[in-house]
Amino acid sequence: MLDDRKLDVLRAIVEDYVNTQEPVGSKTLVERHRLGVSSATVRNDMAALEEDGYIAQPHTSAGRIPTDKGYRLFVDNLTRIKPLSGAEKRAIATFLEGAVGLDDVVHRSVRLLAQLTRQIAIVQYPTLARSTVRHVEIVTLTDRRVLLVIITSAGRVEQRVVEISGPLPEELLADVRARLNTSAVGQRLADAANRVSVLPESFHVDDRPVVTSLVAAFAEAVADEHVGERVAIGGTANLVRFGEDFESSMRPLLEALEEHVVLLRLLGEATSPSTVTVRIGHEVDHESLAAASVVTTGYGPGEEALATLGIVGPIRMDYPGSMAAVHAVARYVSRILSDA
Amino acid sequence: MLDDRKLDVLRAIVEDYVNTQEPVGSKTLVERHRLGVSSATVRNDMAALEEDGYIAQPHTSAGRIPTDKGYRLFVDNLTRIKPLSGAEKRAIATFLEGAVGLDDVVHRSVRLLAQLTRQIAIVQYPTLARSTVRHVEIVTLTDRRVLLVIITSAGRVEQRVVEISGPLPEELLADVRARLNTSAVGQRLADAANRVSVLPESFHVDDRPVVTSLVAAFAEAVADEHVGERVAIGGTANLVRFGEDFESSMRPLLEALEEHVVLLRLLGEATSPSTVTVRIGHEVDHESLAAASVVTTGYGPGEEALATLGIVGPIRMDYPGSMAAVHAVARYVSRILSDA
DNA sequence: CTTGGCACTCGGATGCGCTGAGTGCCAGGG
DNA sequence: CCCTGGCACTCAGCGCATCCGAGTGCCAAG
Repeated sequence: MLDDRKLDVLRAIVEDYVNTQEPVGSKTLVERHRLGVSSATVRNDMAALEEDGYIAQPHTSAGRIPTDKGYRLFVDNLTRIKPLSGAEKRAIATFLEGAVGLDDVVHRSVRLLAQLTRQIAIVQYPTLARSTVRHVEIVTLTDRRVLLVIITSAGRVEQRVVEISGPLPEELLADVRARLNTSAVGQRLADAANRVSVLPESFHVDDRPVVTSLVAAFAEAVADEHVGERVAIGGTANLVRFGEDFESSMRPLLEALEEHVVLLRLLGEATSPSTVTVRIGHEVDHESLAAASVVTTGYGPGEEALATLGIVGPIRMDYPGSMAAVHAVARYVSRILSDA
Repeated sequence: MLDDRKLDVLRAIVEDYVNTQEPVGSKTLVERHRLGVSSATVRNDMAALEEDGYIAQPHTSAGRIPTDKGYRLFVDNLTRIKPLSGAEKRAIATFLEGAVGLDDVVHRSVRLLAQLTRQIAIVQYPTLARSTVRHVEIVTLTDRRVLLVIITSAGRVEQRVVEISGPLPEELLADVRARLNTSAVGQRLADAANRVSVLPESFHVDDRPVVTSLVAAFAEAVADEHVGERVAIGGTANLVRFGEDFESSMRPLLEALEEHVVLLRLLGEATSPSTVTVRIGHEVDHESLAAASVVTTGYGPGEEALATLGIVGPIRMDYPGSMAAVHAVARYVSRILSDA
């Protein structure tokens, strides 16, 4: 059904359309690409491609534009991730190298991705659930308030102010701190919460209320999805290049992008750092983003993915380029994280 | 020169223009407002106002729109901050009440401000420089790496990974931790850095390198402006309502908003929580924002302002409403912070 | 000083015809 | 059987002329 030349034509259409943003006709196509056949032949191929739903005409007597299905075929079969230039690689390396702390790494990654792809970039903070506890600290603030600080293996610091029923003597504090650490350090967060939950029993009856509050706060800090799954977003300026009709298309998009819950759904399940996921148009399960595509991949120290990062852009985007950038940034960030 | 009626006319023009976004003419003006005079009279007043530079016509035979100078007069003399509705007040209170930790407070404030004003909201994190040290913690990560955590009075946690030349024995660590805390706790950050800087001398010669690294990291964490002055931004979705011509006006605006340095300049010097600062059009000292206005105020526990928050919007904005919202949110945030 | 009246301006909406890129189809040739 | 040049047809976008009405400035009378 689809011989090689038809696939070539489809590829040419996608590439041209992504460049020019305009429907591409048979004549301009043969002019710009060395297809080796006449425009009439291309027209026939186009008719076939349209028949099969890979391309469409916005209106009669206009050029063709790729459909979602067409892009899908293009991404799956007609392109390999194109390697970044040396300059780009160096830019990534030096830009990320200077990062201080997890927050900084995430923010730099977002800006980097946005600049490289000229799309909207989204980076999820390393998920708490998969990382382990590195240290637990308790700090007295006032008589009735202590600050609980949890440091995770991803370098992330989670903090909670805890109200307690009465003053916490120094010795008890030291004891609780020590036991919390013995139980929790090295454990995955979920496991740590479990192990810690039995701690109050081992304390003197008088001390249990305080310890219980602390343990509860620990569990809450560790379990809380909303706090636990944060995302950074950047490159919103690039949004302007997306839509010409903007009351209809940009508004909901911008609104969606402010909802971090939506962003998390967009990023989806973390995949291994070596695979790049592409969702095109309707494949993105969010109505107001039906006119957008999402390119994501997982990242994290080692091979397992702690979190996801990626970009959102118009369906007509440079997929090979975006995929390459996402892939590269994920790799560099992963490396930085495993160093830290 | 400007009698009361002329001022009434100016006020009416500003209000109408803000509502309708269209140049307002003499006839529609007398229809919509009870000015008690005929359109011809209003026309004469308008001519006078234009003469003095408070209003202008986009083109001959069109209505008038306020100039920056006109808005300035309006804001200064023709309006008082209008009180928020009870419902709005309650919304603010409940929305901010549920916040957990400083990060959460800041993020909630941004969203709240954006929703209330339907503009772009900016909230600066409490500046480190003005807050004091509450606690310093040192955590061993590996033989050659420790994590330095500084908790400030504003509830903010600053962290730095420090490379050290060799392993740090437990007793030394405890000693350093204790002395760091004695020197720094309760001090303003800048002072703390100074006092801490002499610490290495009091240690045994062998231990000094390690202590010096830690002290340096402390100073860096405290001094670093870029890390120290962070801002959160939200409500970018409202940007769509700003400009009809958007390649020219929105693009630079969005770009400026991504530059946190620019945002900090926009927010400007923190003012007392009781005064609301309004900068209109050209008064905003950033070229790409010449078509925007900024409404800001300071906030912080107690009377002194730790940081600034505010909104950015089109010059034609509802100043009384925006000022009220900014004022109210700042007050509530301040209260929350002094509780925490 | 205010007001009704009047002539004038001009941006924006409406309507119309032309143009050219693009299409589908067909008959002839390798 | 597939490719190709040719041809008639379509139609979005443009340039241009026209019209409309909100808005203005000015003036003479109250």
